[in-house]
Amino acid sequence: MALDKSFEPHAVESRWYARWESSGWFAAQAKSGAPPYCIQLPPPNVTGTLHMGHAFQQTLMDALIRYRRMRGDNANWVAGTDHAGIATQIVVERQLQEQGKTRHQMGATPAAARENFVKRVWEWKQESGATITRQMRRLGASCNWTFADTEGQKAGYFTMDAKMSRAVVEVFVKLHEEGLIYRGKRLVNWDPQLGTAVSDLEVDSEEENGKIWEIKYPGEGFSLTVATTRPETMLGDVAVAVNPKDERYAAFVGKQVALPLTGRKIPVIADDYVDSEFGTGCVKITPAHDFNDYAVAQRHKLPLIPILTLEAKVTGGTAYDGLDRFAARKKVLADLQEKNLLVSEKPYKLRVPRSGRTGVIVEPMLTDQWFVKMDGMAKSGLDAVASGKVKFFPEHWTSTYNHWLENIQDWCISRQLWWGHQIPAWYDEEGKIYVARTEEEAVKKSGGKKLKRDEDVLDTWFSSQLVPFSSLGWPEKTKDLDTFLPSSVLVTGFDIIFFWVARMIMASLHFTGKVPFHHVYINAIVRDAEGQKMSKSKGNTLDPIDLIDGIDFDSLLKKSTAGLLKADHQAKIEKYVKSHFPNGIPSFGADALRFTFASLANFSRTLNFDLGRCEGYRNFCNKLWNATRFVLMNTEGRDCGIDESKPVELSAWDKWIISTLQRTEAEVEKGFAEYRFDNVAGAIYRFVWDEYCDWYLEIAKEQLAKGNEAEQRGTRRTLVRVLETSLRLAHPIIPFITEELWQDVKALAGKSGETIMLSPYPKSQPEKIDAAAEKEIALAKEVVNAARNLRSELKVAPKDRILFFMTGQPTAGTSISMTSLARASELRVVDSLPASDSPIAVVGPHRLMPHIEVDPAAEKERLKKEIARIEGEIVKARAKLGNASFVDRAPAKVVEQERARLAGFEATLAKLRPQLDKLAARTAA
RNA sequence: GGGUGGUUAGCUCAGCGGUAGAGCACUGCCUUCACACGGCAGGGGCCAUAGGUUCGAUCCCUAUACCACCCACCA
Repeated sequence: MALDKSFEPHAVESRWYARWESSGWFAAQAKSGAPPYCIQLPPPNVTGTLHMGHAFQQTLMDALIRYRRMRGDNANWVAGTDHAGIATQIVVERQLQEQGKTRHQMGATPAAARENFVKRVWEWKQESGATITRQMRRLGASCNWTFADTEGQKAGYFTMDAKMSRAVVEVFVKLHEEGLIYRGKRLVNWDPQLGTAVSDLEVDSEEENGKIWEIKYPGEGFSLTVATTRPETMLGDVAVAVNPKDERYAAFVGKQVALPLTGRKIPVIADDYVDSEFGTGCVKITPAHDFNDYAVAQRHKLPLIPILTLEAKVTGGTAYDGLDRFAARKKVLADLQEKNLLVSEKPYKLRVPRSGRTGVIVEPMLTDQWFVKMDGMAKSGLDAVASGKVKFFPEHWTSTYNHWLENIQDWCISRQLWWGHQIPAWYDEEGKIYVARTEEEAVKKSGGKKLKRDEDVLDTWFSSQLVPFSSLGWPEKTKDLDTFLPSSVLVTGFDIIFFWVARMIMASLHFTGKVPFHHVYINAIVRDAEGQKMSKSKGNTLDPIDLIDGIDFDSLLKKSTAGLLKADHQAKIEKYVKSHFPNGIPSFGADALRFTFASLANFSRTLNFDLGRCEGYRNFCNKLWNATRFVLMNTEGRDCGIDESKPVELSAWDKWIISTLQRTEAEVEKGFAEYRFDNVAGAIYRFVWDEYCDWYLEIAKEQLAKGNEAEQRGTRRTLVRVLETSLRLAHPIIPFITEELWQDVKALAGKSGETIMLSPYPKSQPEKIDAAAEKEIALAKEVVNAARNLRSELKVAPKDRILFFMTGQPTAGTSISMTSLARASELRVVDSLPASDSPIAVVGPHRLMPHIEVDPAAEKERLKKEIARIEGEIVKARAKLGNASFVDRAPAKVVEQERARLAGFEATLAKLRPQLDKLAARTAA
């Protein structure tokens, strides 16, 4: 079959993915004795779309899984999607909002509203749930889609499907039985917009410009001035605290002050928490709405006075009741001002805690919540990494992990949401708690009482942390659990080391006694080409699908600015798009995108995505395509010496490319073992382009044209075999193009099989490393390079063939490359070079001279420059060798190398100098 | 306040105790029968700064500067 002149990815990609999947080739190949290799996909949000971060990490996972599958491992890439409690609920609530509705208006009773809302979310999930898995398919991800696929949608598990939910309940009940889950009234981070508690991790504190106020609290015969950034919370103050060592205030400790605006009397207390140096040295204590104050109040047995409702409106029987917290602040300040109690107002930079999801300011709120005790599990989590059972790549992430676990707080797992796993706890009328797997079981436990179920749901991460074993069938004792737990490697971003990685390690150890995975590869964060974070508001996001398919400028602009209403913002984004993508984005294809990701996957923590490189790797795909085209043109229908029925003769160049291939294979193997995908991609790139295409194919042309039959067979066999192996070698990174080309090449190379993805992965064969051939070709390349350099400097037109004189007997490898690559009309071997003004190159044992008329003046200049360069090198080398301590202490090998270098330079110089003298004498005369 | 990573060619990044590398960009020549998404040749770097270890440092150590990011309760 004749190939097109250039590689067009589209048709190839869709055709092959469908074939791979429908053939069941992604499923784990349960061969007897094959070592298991398992990767758990970090389950994407079921209603999400693929972004660059996904595409990056999935490319790496796919490369690993394809590599191990080809190596014959029992490879299983377990996939699934996450119900993503808060995120998904927000999306659906926004849809309702557009219709002017809230979730509470979804039914006549609260229960009906909830039921209808949850139904609505399920519908949305059915609708949009396929998007991200479809996009993953575009990328070529060879997930085992039918594994743990209880919903029959070929998307793996869903964290809220029946099987996964059962594991969640089981874990909750067990932890409760063990006393590791408890319920209690605690101060928690509260998102007033969502109306739910969130965990510490879901709160982001950033420095913002705010104000700090000083307020006077009058006492009997004295007054204290406190500093605060949140004046409205004074309504809930229960004390003013000073440092016990602060002499300024020692006399007032134990006395009372009147809380302004309410007149309530509160004590002055002494506590170490107060820093005398900061502000006035007096701190108002609001235990119901501040974590520090809460701790102080506990120490001093002070009451808690909540003054905010769950919607963050003032309550508690003051004149401020019903005001929003920010409105209350304004009024409190105005009233203080009026009463002359406001001492000062200054600008102040403070860290504002905001909810990660909604961005609203989080309010510490005293509520009933469920918690998981973390200290014991944290200890085993630390041990697992310290003992090396779990290893981080790059290693330095270990300290981040350790630091968090060493300072871990109990985990608030209850969320006041409707979308998620409802907590399996029931209450009787007295409020007694019954935790059970089912309502029947709870009723039984209670002795037949009428019970009401806890309305809260669990934090999404509570179910995600179980994935490594729940996806394998736990709590059943399944064969899959035996085989695939621990999985081999987890590939994920550093941003979820705490949320997910650490919790999986703890949960897995606790419930299965095994670590969830052996290796954790922390991938870099994808940034734009300038190293800026990709974000919608900057307009610098890239859609991986656009990189695969291409997108024109107008569509890209429309997409980038869609939904952003502010005009100045829109202008900013337009500017960005115009300056970066004036012509839109061309179609690169999935292979090029994947190759780019692999090439940029070093151990640094950021990946600056460079379109230029993506284009370069698209060119690489095209190069591979055309190299194959060339090979097919020269081998199809001809004897490639595969059956070995006829004699086959291999040249030094043939042996050299085979030898180099072995080294490349070894490099690739090392790269995969170390998760250095950049090295894998680099090795493949250099071998295919620099060695195979730039050198070997060119030589092959000559060998095919001039060789005898056995030599031609040898060349054809080498061409085909090396190409076929290269395709297999590259398949894990660029699966589509390699599959397509392999179909045409396999038979010529004597291979069979339906698909490249199940063909064996190339393994370096040390016996095929041929040092002699490598040495011979290294010299041949040097001679060719010298000849090309001479031609270029002498401005010989590329098409012109010229005669070269050379001293020393050339090898066959050198001879053939001179007449082909250096376009010599003839390589004439002489004992001494003829007298000429022509420049001479010294290469190893040879001296090389083109037979050509040269301009003596120009040649003189060239010689002078060259001599100066060599003299410089000689000075450096002599100095080094003249240094006694270098000769004495440096390894003999290094000294020897230096001597050889010097000798080489001196020999060259000895040839060049007379040459220059001669020219100088002539031009002078 | 604590911690982590980075600083190498115009840009994005490799390298790493013993002659500085790649891709893109740039310059010159070439529409040569696989490929102009190409070929050949070339220009461009006191490897952030200052000390130290070493026969020898871009590489190891110690400081400093700058840039990122993470963690932390100073009102």
